[in-house]
Amino acid sequence: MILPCSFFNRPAPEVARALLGQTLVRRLPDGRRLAAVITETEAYDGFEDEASHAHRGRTPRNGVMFGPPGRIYLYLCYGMHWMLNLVTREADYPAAVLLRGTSDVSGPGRLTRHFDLDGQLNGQSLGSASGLWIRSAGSDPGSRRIRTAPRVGVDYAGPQWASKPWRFILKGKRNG
DNA sequence: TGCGCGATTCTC
DNA sequence: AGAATCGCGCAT
Repeated sequence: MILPCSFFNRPAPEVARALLGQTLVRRLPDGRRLAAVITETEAYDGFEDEASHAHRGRTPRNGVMFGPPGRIYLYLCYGMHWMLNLVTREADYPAAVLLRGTSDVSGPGRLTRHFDLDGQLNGQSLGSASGLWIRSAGSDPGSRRIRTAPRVGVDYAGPQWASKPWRFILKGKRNG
């Protein structure tokens, strides 16, 4: 079953955790399909989250984070890597989940390269029209198969936010 | 209008 | 350890 946008209408850490074990599916322009199990995610939630792009308010770049749940937020990092995020929570509340890894790719930049994703899909919704969606596994991986960790590369945020365990990793899946 | 830097990755 | 590489966000 394909996850509906309503699946994303809840706090980002909750969605980040719930996405583990689900399958990311990509329909390429030439019709080919790529699919891989999501193994690593990170949550960014709210204005107060100092690690979030939205912490200093709405800007042209982060505007998609303020959109309705299930939107695709793609931004360029370090001038060369696209980061894939899925918007969570209701409209006007900025929150998103960064996809950091799947069963056959490690790292958010390599993930988007593998799935042929760039700014073209920024702002679109998950689904057939965009050619990107999530297929549900049906069963939830038990908490024993999930570990949490601080988010990567967010030392610029205050210690309270930099140390939050909002990175979620599925154990026992090949990562890379 | 200019400048520092980043939710990274690859090579040396 | 350092480079690659560029748009964004804030300061001027």
